[in-house]
Amino acid sequence: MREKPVQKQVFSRFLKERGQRFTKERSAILEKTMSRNGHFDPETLYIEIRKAGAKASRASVYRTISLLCECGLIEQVRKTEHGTVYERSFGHEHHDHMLCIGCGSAIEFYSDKLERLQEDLCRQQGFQGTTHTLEIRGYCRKCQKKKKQT
Amino acid sequence: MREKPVQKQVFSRFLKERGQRFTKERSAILEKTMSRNGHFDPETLYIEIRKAGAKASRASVYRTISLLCECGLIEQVRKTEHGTVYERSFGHEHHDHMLCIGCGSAIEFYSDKLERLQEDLCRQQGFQGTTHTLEIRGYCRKCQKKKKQT
DNA sequence: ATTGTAATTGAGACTCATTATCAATTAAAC
DNA sequence: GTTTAATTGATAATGAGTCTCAATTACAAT
Ligand SMILES: [Mn+2]
Ligand SMILES: [Mn+2]
Ligand SMILES: [Zn+2]
Ligand SMILES: [Zn+2]
Repeated sequence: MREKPVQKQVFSRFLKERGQRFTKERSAILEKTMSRNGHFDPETLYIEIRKAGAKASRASVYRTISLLCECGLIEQVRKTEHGTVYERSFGHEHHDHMLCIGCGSAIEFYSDKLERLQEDLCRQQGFQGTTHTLEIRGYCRKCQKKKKQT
Repeated sequence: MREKPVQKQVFSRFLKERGQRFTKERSAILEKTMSRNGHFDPETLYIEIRKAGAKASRASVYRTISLLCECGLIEQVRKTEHGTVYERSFGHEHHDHMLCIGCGSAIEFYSDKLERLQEDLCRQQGFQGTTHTLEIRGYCRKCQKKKKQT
């Protein structure tokens, strides 16, 4: 006898509070996003859902992604020229990214020092910070080697 | 007797090196971007240029913005749902941003401590960082007061 | 100055991510 | 079950940004 996963509870409560419904489409989309590990974009998610045999239109994928953001289960990572990138935030502590310009890979990192420093800086400016995004672009180990070989 | 502004030299040299031409359209766009102070997007720039009576098509604005980025006179600040935001980087030292979710205003700030910490973090990960973007979202002083009043 | 040539321009077509429309379907409260 | 408002999905629409290509223009060599 298996428990209903916590994410489903979170999402269905969130929906109920707003007088919205927990449909099979939303359920399928929730599952796929929660089972995913890395970063993803709506189109990829949509294709994966279709492959998995579940039924949900592109429109519903977009609509549900918005809802999942609003209720905090996923988060926007960044906007690129090819669209918006998201990641699961449920059970995935806050972190920032190093992005390789060579191969596109992403390193996730976290630094308490960095977080505290940002709080200091906000205080200095009288700014009430709530969220932030730090993206460091450059070259990962592999791509550094490749560059040297050339 | 006035000197040719340095930015013009930079841009025309950059173009010459690549066998490209310093046309009046590019000149007009360069001037507008260099005289601007805050952040801007291509469409706004285009409209301002038209108002100023200069002649340059939207296509040329987009094309020239790319060139100005490549040669380092301007920089992409961020991508939003309404398009890409740029700022002059020539004569404008590196800084990061606090962005008010209430009114959209941006505070520019710089911290040596923050820059050094990022270098440390890159070292720790074996990552060769070259650029970064830090955006702190929250509420500016004014918008904090407004919230309290409600 | 004239000419030759390759770069540039701009109007409009096009792309592609995302959103809006709306008739048909369905969750869920009674 | 009936009722009713929320949801869905096919498709149209939007909008930022890019591409096309014929006409124009910068520029350098004569
Ligand atoms: Mn991540
Ligand atoms: Mn700035
Ligand atoms: Zn890499
Ligand atoms: Zn504000």
